Amino acid sequence: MSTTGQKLRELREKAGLTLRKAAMQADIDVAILSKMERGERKLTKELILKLAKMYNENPEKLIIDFLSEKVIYELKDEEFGLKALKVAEKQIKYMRTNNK
Amino acid sequence: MSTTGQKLRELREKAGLTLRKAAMQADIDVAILSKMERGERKLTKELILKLAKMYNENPEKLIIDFLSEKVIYELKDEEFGLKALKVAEKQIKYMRTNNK
DNA sequence: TTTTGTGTTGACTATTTTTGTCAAATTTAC
DNA sequence: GTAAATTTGACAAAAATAGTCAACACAAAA
Repeated sequence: MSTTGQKLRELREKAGLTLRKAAMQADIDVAILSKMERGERKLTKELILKLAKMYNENPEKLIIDFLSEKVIYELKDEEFGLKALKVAEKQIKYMRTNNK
Repeated sequence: MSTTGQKLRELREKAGLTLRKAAMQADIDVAILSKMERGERKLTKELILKLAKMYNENPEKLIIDFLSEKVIYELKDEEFGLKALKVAEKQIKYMRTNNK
């Protein structure tokens, strides 16, 4: 399984951009982008959207992976992680049908 | 839906403990426990376990609710929140069967 | 009406985590 | 070997989190 950072790196390379150029265009420090692509710093939703646009990529899949990584990070070592996911899912579905 | 904090308050009252006594026994400041029960400060897993023990309550349900609240907090306003949950679930299941 | 018990609030400090910046070091491609 | 590209680590700045304390509000009891 490749991480969101890794996917962003692949997309950047496919778009023919160097780290420097991409970082400059996205208006962040090159060191930070380097670390983000390698999972050493946390990604943000805003940056992912910006990069997706730069790379002409539909952001949906990237965002979904990004969010699920955050969830996994919180639950991976939790004995009741899966049960918690089920409860969260039910709750969110409920919130969606009953607007809020 | 009542929050984990609210449940902890109910359990404390059922156990006949005042805020001050419970906080003292759990070795935290009374202000913090007050705020945690009312959702003004974040709960921690460790404290929940300690309180559950003090109140003679099985901690499983409390922990599951606590974890799911954290997940919901991250995803509630996300368009792709539910999809992210599905991905996370699949991933965690995979991790469990293939031991990491 | 004063005292006592209980919970709440806000101001303040301390600590930890996150974020940003930069330059040097390393790696890669030519 | 040189130049371009990436990685690394040290450091500072800023933000988020956690802990401490005293004062406040309220109700019930004395």
